[in-house]
Amino acid sequence: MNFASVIVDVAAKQTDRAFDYSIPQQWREILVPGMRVIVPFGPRKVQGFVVDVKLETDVKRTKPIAELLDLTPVLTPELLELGHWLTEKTLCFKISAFQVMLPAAMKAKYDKKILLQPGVESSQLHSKVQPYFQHTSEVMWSDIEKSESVNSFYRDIQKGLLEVVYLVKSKGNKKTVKALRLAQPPEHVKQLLQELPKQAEKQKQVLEFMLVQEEVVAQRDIMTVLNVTSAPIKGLVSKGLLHEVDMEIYRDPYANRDFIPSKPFSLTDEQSAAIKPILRDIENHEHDVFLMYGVTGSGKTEVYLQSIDQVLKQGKEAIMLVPEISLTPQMVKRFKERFGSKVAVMHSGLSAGEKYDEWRKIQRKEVSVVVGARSAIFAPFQHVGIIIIDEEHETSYKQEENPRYHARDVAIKRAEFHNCPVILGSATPTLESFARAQKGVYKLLPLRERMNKSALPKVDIVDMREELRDGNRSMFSTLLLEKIRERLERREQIVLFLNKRGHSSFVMCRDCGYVPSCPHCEISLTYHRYQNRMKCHYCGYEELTQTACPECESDHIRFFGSGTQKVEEELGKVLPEASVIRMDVDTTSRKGAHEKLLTKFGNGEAQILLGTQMIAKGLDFPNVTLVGVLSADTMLNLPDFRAAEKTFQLLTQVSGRAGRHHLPGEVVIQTYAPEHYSIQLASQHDYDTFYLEEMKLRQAHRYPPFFYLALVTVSHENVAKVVSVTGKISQYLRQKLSPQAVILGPVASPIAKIKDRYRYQCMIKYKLEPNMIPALKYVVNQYQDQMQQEQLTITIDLHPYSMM
DNA sequence: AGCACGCCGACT
DNA sequence: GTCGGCGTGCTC
Repeated sequence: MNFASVIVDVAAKQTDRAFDYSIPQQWREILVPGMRVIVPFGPRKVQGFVVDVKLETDVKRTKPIAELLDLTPVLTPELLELGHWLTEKTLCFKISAFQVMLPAAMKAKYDKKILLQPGVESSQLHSKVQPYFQHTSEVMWSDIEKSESVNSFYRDIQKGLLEVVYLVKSKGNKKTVKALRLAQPPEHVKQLLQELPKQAEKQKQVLEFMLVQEEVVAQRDIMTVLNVTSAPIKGLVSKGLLHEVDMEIYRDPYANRDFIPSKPFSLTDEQSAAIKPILRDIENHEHDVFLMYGVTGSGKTEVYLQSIDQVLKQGKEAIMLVPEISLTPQMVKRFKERFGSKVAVMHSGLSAGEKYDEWRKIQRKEVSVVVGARSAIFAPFQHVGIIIIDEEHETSYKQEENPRYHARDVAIKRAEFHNCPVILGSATPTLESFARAQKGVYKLLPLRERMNKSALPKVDIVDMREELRDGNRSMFSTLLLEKIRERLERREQIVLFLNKRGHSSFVMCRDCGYVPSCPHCEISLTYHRYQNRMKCHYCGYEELTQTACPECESDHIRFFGSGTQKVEEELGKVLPEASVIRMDVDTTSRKGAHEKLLTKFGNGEAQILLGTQMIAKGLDFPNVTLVGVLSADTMLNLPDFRAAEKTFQLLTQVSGRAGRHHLPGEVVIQTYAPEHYSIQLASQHDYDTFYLEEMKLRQAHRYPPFFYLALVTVSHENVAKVVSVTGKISQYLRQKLSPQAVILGPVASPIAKIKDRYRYQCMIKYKLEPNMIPALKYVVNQYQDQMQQEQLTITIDLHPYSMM
C-alpha cells in the first residue's frame, strides 16, 4: 500500500478527520491500520493513528510518514470501528476516542528544542541568546519559553542561525533489564568453555549456568543465583561468548503474593438456573444481555467465575468490570485464586507504567482474563467470550469527561461484535436496566436467596428529629449507641457509614448565617481540621479558618455537618474504650493504605470501621454484626432526579455488609426523613416495590427510563454571555426537535460557578429524535469560533449521569 | 491545538 | 520605515 489515512493527535474540530500520507518504501509491507505513527503536520510533528491504507489518494501533495511507532497494531480492526462508533455516540473527536482506548502511558508527549545550525558560531547570535549556547549546541524550548529573551530567539530562528526541532516521545515505554544470551551455538560454547584459562573460575560457572538455562537470562538473576559480580559476565561479553540484550519485564503489582488456587464451588439450584442460559450462549456463540439481579450474598461472583471458566475452556477471553471503589484486594484475590496468572488487573491505583504493562500482557495474549475498572472495557482482546459488569448501577461506569461514554453501552457494542453474552450484575439494578429486563430486551436472571440462607439483616430506622426533640444533640442516636455498646461487649465488629456527599463539614456564623464560600466557585468551603484551613473541593482554593465572622464580626462561628474526622472525635468522647479505624480520602490517599487499613480491621485490630462511600462496597468481614448509617438522607437532597435511586442503592449496599456469615446482622439507619419511600423500602429490602414507586415518578416527570436525556452545559467568565448563548441554543433546539421533546433551559447549573466561570445548561428530555445528534453537532459548529477565541465552552453529555 | 501569514497602530 | 499586536486560515 502506498498511502495511509491518519487521524492526528490534534483535538479540534478542523482536524477531526483523516489526513493522507505516503508510506515510505520500507514500511509499505508492514504498515496496517491500528498502528501509531509520527507524521509531519504543518511545521511540527505529531503522533497519529493509521485508520486506513490505500493505493491511491486524492490529495495532491502528500508528506511521508516520519516514524513507525508500533510493529503490531495497538488497535484491532474491531477497536478502530468501535472508536468511530464512540465518536458518533458521544460527539467526541476521533483522536479522543482512540486515545481513551489505550493506556495513558502511550499518549504522546511533545517537546521542542532549538539547535545551533551547523557552521554557525555562537558569536553570530543575538547577545541575549549567546549565553545559552556557550557550552552546548542545543537548548530546550521549555528553558527559554518564559524568559525575556524569547523574542531574540525568534529573530535568530528567522535569520536561519537557529533551527527549531519538534520532538515527539511516546513515553511510559517498556521497562527493560539487561539480560544475556549465548552468542554462539551451545556445542560451540561447550568447546570454548574448555579453552578458558584456569583462573577464569567464575566465567566458567556463568557459562555452564547459561548452557542449562532458557535462552535469555536477566543479568540480575545470574548474579544472585551464582553469587558473582558483573565482572565475569562482562568478561564473557567482551570475549564474544555472551550477547547483551534488553529483556522486557513487567512491573507486577501483585508479585510476591501467594494465591492459593481455588476450585469452583458447587452451585445452588438458583445459581445453576441462572448460569444455564449464560452457558448456552457461550456454547452457541450467541449474544444476549443478562441482568443478574441478585441480593447481596447471593453468590453472583461464583456465577461469574464459572461462566468465565467456560469461556476460557473455549480458548476465548473474558472482560470483567468492577467499580473502581470495589476493586479491592479481596476481589482481585478471588480472581487470581481461580485463574492464576491468566489474569490482568487494571485500576487507577496502578502507576502509568504498571497499567501499560498489564495492557501489554493483554495485547501479547499472555492473559485471557482482565479484571478492571471502566476503561478495561477496551481491553485489546480479539476473541472476547464474555463481558461482565458487576455492580451495574455504579455511577463510575460513566466517564465524566470526553468521551463521555458509559461502559455498559460499550460492553454491549463489543459483545454484539463478538457474539457473546454480557452479564450485568446488581442487587439494586438501575431503573433503566431493570425496565429493559421487564420488557424482555435484557434477560432477567434472579438470585433471590442468600447462599447460606441467612436472613437479610434487621433494619431499624431512627428519626433524628425525634432524637433532637428528646434533647440528644449528638450525631449518634440512643438506639445506635446502645447497639454499639452491645457489640463492643461481645467483641463483635461495627461498621459506621457516613455519607459525606451533600453538606460535608462547612462553617456557619450562628449570628448572621454567613457561610464562607469559594470566591471562584459557587460552593461552600469545606473545613479541614488537620491544617485548620477551609478548602474548595472544586478548584483547590484554600484559606485559613476564620475565628470571627467577616460579615458581622461575631465570634459565634460554628462547624456544621460532620466529616469523618469529627465523627471519630465524638466517638472517642462517648466511647473512649472503642478502637476505631477511619477510612476516607485523607487516610487512604497513600498507595496501599486502603488495603492496609482493611487488613487491620479484618484482623480484629479495631472494633469500629468508620468511613465514607468507599466502605460501602464489596467488603466482607464475618465478625461485623452491626452497620450504622449516620445520616441516610444527605444524598436525598441533591438536585438530581436519581437521588432516591442512589439513596436506595447505597442503603441496600451498606446493609449488605452486616451479618453475611453465621452471626446475624443488624442495621441502624439514622435519618431526618424516615418516611421517605427510598429509606423505608431499603430497610425492608424491597427492591421490587421501590422500582414500581420510582417508575411512577419517572414517568410523571418524564425522566429516564421513559425519556432519554441530553445535557448541554455552557460556561464562560461572563454571566450575560452564558445566559444568552444557552438561551439561543435552547431556542434553536426547540425549533429543530419535535414537539414531543421537552427542552428545559436555560437554567443555572447546580454548581453555577466553577473556577470563575459561570455555568448554565439546557436539558433535553426526548424519546425519538432522529434530529438530535445533527442538531447538537450544528450547535457546536455554530459556536466553534467563539469557543476558540473567547474561551467559551460547550459540553454535551448524552445520557448524563450527573447533572452537575 | 499550534503556527504562519498578514494587516494595522506606535515606536527607534 | 520597523516592531509587534492578534484576527484568519491551514495543516495530508
